[in-house]
Amino acid sequence: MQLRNQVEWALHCCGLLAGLPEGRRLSTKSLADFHGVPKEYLSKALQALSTAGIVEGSLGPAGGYRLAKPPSAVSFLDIVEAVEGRRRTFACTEIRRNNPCRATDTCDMAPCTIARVMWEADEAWRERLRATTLADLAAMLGAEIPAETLRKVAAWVGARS
Amino acid sequence: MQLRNQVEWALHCCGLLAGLPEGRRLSTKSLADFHGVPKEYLSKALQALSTAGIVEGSLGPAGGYRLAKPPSAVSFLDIVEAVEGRRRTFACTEIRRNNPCRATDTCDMAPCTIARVMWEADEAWRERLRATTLADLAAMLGAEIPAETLRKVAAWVGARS
DNA sequence: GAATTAATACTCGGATATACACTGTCCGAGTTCATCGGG
DNA sequence: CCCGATGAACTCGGACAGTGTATATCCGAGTATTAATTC
Repeated sequence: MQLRNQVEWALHCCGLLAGLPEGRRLSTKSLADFHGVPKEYLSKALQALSTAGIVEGSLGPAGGYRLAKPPSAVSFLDIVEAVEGRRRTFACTEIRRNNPCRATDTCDMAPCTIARVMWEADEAWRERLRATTLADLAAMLGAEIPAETLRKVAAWVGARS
Repeated sequence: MQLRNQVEWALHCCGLLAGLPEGRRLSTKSLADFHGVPKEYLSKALQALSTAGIVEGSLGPAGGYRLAKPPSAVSFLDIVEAVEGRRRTFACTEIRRNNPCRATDTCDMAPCTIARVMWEADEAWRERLRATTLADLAAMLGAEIPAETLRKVAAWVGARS
C-alpha cells in the first residue's frame, strides 16, 4: 500500500513548473535531467497530468510542458489523483454477503460499517491534500532553500526553456 | 495504491471476535466459512494479528483465536498496521539530491518539503483510524444489523466455539 | 527577398520486458485434547 | 478405576505457483519549429 514513484516525480515536476516564467516551457528531457529520473517513464506521469488538465504540453522543438492553471488552483490532491487514479484506498468486496446467517432477502442496505470508517479515513487524507496548493509549495520552498541555490535553478531553467 | 484484501478480512474477523462470549474461541476454519474466504490465506492475516498482539491463538482441537485485549483497546489502525505494515503511504526517494544546481556540500537538511505535506496527510488518515475502536464498531453493528440476524449469528458462533 | 521544401526536435501512444507484491494453495511439524486399551 | 498410548483436530510456518501491477525501455507516428533551398 504505497503510492507510486511517479507521484513523487509528478509533484516535484509541478513544483518546478510553478516557478517557471510566464510563457516558458520545460521539455520532458529537461525535467528528467533535473530530477535524475528516466525520461521515457517520467513522460507517462506528465501525460497523466496533461490528461487531467493540470499541465499542457506542446509539440515540436521548443515544445514542452507548463502549468495549465495558476499554481494556487492546483492542489496536491489533483496531482496525486491524476497520476494514481481516483480509486479509494480501501476496497469493500462486500464479504458480509457471504454471512451464512444473513437473510437472503436483505435488500442492499447502507454501505458496510467497516467500509464507512475506512472511507472516512480516506476522506481525511484527501482533505489534507486538497488543502495545500502549488502556490503554498512554492512559498515553502522559497523559505527553505538557500538563495544561492534558487538563483542557480532559475539560471538553469532559463537556459533550457 | 490500495489496501490488501486481507485488511478487510482482518477487520471483519476482529468485529466478529469482539462479540465472542468470554473464554470462547473461533477457529480459522470457522472464520473463513463465515466470511466465505479461503482458510489458508485468511490464516496469514490472523497470524499477523497474532504477532501484533491483537488476537491470541491456541493450538489443538477446540483451539482458535480470540481477542488478546478488550475491544475498546484495539483501534482500526492497530489492525490495519498489523496486516499492512507500518510503512508510510508516501515514500520519499530524495530525488532533490539529483538536482544539478544543488550545492554538493549541503548537509542533509529537514525532510523534503513535498514529503512533509504527504506525510501530514498520512498522519490525518492514521489519526482517523486511531479514533475508532472495535468497541465502537460493535456498537455500530448492533445498531445497524437486524435483531433477527444478530440472534442467528450468536447461535452460529455458539455452536462453533 | 519571399515562398516552398527539407530537416530537426519534440510529444504522444502503443508494444514489450522485467521485477516484485498480492493472492491463493499445499504440506509438514508441532501442540493439545479426546479416546482407547492395558494394568 | 487409573494411567499411558494412540489418534484426531487444530495452529503455525515455510515453500511454491499464478496473476496482476509497477517500473522501465524502445520505437514509430504525428506535429511544430527551424533551416535550407529554390524562384
